[in-house]
Amino acid sequence: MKGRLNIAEVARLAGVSTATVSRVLNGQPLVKERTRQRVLKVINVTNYRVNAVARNLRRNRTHTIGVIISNVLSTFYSVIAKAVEDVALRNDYSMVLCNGGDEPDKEMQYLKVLHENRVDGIVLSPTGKNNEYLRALVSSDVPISIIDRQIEGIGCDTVLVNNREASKKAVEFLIERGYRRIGCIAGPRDRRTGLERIKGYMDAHLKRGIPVDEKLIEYGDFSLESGRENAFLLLTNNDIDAIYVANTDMATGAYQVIKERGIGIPDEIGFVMFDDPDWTRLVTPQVTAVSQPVYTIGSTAADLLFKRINDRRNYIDKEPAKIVLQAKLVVRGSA
Amino acid sequence: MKGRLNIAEVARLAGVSTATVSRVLNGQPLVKERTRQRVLKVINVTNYRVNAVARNLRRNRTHTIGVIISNVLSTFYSVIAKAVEDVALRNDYSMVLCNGGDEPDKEMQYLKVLHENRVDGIVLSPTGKNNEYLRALVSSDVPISIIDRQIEGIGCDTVLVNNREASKKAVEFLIERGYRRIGCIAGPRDRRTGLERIKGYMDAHLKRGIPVDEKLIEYGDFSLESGRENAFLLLTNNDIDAIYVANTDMATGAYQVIKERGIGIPDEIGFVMFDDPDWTRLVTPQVTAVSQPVYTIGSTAADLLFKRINDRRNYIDKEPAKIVLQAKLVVRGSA
DNA sequence: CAGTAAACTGTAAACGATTACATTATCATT
DNA sequence: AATGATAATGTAATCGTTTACAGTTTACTG
Repeated sequence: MKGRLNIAEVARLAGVSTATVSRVLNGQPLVKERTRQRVLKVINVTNYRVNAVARNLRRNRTHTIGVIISNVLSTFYSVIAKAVEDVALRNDYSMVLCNGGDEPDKEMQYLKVLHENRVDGIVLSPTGKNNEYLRALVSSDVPISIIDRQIEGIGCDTVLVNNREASKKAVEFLIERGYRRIGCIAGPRDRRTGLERIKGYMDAHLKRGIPVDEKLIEYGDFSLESGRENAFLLLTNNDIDAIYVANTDMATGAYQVIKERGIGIPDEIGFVMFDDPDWTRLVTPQVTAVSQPVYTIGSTAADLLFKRINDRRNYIDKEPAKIVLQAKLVVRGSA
Repeated sequence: MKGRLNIAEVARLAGVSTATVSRVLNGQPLVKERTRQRVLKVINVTNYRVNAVARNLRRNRTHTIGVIISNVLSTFYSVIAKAVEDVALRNDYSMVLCNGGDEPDKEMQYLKVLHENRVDGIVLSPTGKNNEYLRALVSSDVPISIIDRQIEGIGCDTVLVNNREASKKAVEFLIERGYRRIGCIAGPRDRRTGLERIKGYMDAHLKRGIPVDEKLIEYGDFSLESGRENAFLLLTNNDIDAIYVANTDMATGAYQVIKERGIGIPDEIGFVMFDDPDWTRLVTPQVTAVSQPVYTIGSTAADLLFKRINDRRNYIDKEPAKIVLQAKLVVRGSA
């Protein structure tokens, strides 16, 4: 293989022009069958593959979307990634996956990379700190679908979950069961999901006329480790009869601590969590949990994105969609 | 924004040539400070971002690697993905993630897409069915790092785990503890990991002089559902005193069934699994499991890849590396 | 101040495809 | 055989960069 293998080389070998090879590659009808066969043969023999970089440059389209999520390791986001990929595949698109890690700088960096690489669209679970750049992206015509957070004054389709109401229901359920001192391991106040779930916790108390004791709320960062630490704090300093944890990872940590201390669920302490990973059904008793339609969140966001991508003309300036999906409380034995 | 925003437009606005803008973009030293400032200002004001597609075409390098794994949803592969991404990031590379789903056709399709997009390298957990195409890729100079399976006659770096030995240790442990009729939920025989782990099961029996009863082995497909089905079969038709499951997902399913039937672990049945997901430490008793250095598998494969990418000259034709990492048995309370 | 080296900047040719437009082949019709 | 319509093919511009090379300033030396 001396001369590099490009469309010109294939054309030369087949004794035709580059235009004809291109037409064959793209399945255009205006090629005589005999010629087509000849070209295809050369392609097969040489193992030629079109250079998508050149094609993308010329076409001004990359057939690629970008996805920025916080963390592939969390079940929530890996399901989202899978959902988006499924939709992308169905649309003949590839996907570039980026772990934003909830760090604004990393998010910014990835946004720039995706922009530079001229992806045709982006699915984003945003930190909320790079809104100006997002605006610039949107106004330079890159459609963006946003997950899990609303960003004002920006023309992006948005897919949300009724975090606050679902959270409220979960805590109400605990109150109904007679629990009164409900410890809460909350997410960070500066993240929408964190904030909303805390508000739900308060809503429930308000509705039932039970005063909220601020000491029963500990704020974590959604990580397993912070779940452990805060469970430790709650169990040590307070006399609580139930514990409500605001996401999977912190719940995993908190559950570990409860187990390690040999505290009985639900006799000694009630346990309810937001999110519903596999293990909630493996432990005894099974865990009462708020289950989000995770896959649907991802696929819906991706569907909205492709509507804009495939229908650019009609969708430009179109009112952005805002879809709120419902999370539901699944009652099992832990409270 | 009328005229499109390219390097020529920036050059025009800054009153310089495209070459100069390019030099500024690439941080080359041969630009007078005053000119640099002028160009940077224009770039800032216009929000210009270099078109990486054009750049890649010209440079014949994409600064992107592809990763093909079976399934982002499985912890194993999402950790691999994270590891590879971390390494990529450290090398200033982006990553395209593909779910091969263990289907040869899908794998082939993705290999083609990655090839067409001229990724600079690929990390692959292969099905083993597309070896000819892999060979073609390698010979057209795309470095590939292979995970979890060895492919003969192909110049790829390979990262493996001592599946057979670790599996043997786990089963030996059961035998030592006095278990004699050890049911096994194995992986598919046509996948290397599946086969190796079964061989380990047999090795252990052989070593201890215990005959292998073929009826105690059920072959699944590594999915949760098949774990359930096969656990059901084993528990119904046989009189087993322990159960050994060959991966996370099947173990999850099998564990569910055992719990549902109210069978006591470890009194009524011993339970040991290959892989060590979070939940092994959440259930009571904690599960004895074979723990693989998953992150290291991914990062090692990626490191090898980047060695080749960054050092193309020296590595071409270099003897491919083969690294075997050690999985270890972690003894807890389930057997 | 001329001469020269060094620093800076510009021109234009790649990279590998697509595609508007021009050109040539084919074939039925008269 | 000439005509015209249509099908098939080719030519060359284009997408937005980078970079070899050439050309221009600048700064310094004697």
